[in-house]
Amino acid sequence: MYKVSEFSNMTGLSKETMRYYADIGLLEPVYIDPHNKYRYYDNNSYLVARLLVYLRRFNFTIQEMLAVVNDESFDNLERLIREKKRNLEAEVTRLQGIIEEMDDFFELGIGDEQND
Amino acid sequence: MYKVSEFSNMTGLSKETMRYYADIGLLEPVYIDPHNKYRYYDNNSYLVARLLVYLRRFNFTIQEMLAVVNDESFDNLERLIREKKRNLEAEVTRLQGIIEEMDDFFELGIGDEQND
DNA sequence: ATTGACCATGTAGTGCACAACATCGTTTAT
DNA sequence: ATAAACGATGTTGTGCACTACATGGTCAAT
Repeated sequence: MYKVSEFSNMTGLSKETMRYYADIGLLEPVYIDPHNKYRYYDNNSYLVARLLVYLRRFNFTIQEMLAVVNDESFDNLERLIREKKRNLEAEVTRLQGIIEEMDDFFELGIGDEQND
Repeated sequence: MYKVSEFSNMTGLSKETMRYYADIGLLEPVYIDPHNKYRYYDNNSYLVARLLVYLRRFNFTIQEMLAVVNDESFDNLERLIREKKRNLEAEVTRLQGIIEEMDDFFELGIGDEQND
């Protein structure tokens, strides 16, 4: 059982982020001391937290992460990641298109030619 | 001389965007009727607006666009676009790295192996 | 007993680039 | 003359995912 600071150091998620994730039901403490309300996390929390760190890097939104953790069997995880991967690939294509437009911009010198 | 609606249709920038750009000094009307405060744009405004539409697509922030238009000679335009291009290329690299991580994730099945 | 580190809660703020809304005056067409 | 369309201004809201701040209780070590 880990207190927030220790758990925060283990996962790389800030204490504030932990509170936020608890509030929205993304990763809730496994135990709350009824006396002082201290929130505790365990090794299973740690596995979930590691998953969330991955998903966050994968550009998952909070809603999407909720969809993952609310599906206890994690059946949809692979499907969602594949979908995200396609999104990222589309984004790469988009950015590459813009990069090409930049090259065109230099070649054609748009915007400063027939001025006035 | 064009009124906002006409100019908006010409440029693809919404009327609200035009007002916003005027407020922050990014693209101000060339003339304001002192009687009714109607704001007018001209052909030179149109060239600037076209440039802004490009820069926006190039992922320029408002601050960066301000830096461009505040440099009357546009001397820094090429330098800034090249810098933006490098940023975009770095972003493409980053996204491709994440895509690879996703593939690793599938191969290694991180996060769901030694559960409990 | 005291002090400093730790924890909790509630609320507000951040950044970006507008979009939306309410309210008012003006122009244009009939 | 009238009514729709257009324009202006000021203010608030949007989305996302936190971050920051103020305040107060609790714990650990001396």
